[in-house]
Amino acid sequence: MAKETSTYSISELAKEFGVTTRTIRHYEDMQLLSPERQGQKRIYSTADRIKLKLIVRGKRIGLSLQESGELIHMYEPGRSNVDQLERMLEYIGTSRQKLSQQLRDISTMLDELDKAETGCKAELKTLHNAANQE
Amino acid sequence: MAKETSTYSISELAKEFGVTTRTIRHYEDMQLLSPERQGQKRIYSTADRIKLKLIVRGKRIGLSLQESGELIHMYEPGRSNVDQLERMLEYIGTSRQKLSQQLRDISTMLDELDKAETGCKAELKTLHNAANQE
DNA sequence: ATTGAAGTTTACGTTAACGTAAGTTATATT
DNA sequence: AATATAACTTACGTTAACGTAAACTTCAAT
Repeated sequence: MAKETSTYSISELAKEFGVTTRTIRHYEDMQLLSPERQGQKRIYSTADRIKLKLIVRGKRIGLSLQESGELIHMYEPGRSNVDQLERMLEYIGTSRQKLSQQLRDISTMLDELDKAETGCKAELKTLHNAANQE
Repeated sequence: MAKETSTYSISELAKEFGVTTRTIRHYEDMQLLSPERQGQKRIYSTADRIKLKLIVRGKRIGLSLQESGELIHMYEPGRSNVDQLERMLEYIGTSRQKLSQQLRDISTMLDELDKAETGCKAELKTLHNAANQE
């Protein structure tokens, strides 16, 4: 197994995830990323890349940067004492509840879209027939 | 079947959906609602209530008011010409794609939460054993 | 008659999540 | 050596989605 030693420039990551470099720097300002430096230049590790991936995914489902930050924090090392771990379990629990609610909401919406689509198509057929009959 | 004739005051809806009256008025400013009036007072119909429900649900899954507005607009009457209907079908399609992506994202996150939880519990057990052994 | 509760309008304030611009530095290429 | 490219910092600007405050109006109850 080869060790993952790849690094990325800010623009590489920006391109890969479809965001601007400004956005990535912003995430650093918000403490969600903390890349190494070579002089002034930011050097992103594969770990950084994964964090960014989490953030972007989080955004797609409507998480705030704060929330993504908390999730990311969970995946970090683990100077874990019992207290920490228990709070983490609690956090995981409430996160799961929120996400489950979202799943339900989305399913409902998809159902409604299906209905709307069906109705829509029916109407189109009606109009179509009417047109062919005139 | 009794006709639905119920109406609601702004504070009733606010309480039901856990938002402020300011928020509801804001949705009106944004053209998402347009309740009747009795003098100055806003009178909300069951249709208005459903719209509000859609908005609130939309918010939970990270939709902007704009997006919720577009969805709501879809459910409205239907002075529907072919063109309208076809654009609507298209909109339904892209909406479904986004929602499906969200479903995947959320499933992934739930999976990761499961893993995190498992790891967390394992660690707790370890610590627990260590404590009982000293 | 007055007080209180719920409603209204107007308007400025706030937070999150970047956008945008200006000026600087470093590296590589012609 | 000059220029282009990618990076950097600093800082002000912008949009969405309300919050908050101030100053009415209505209506019912004391």
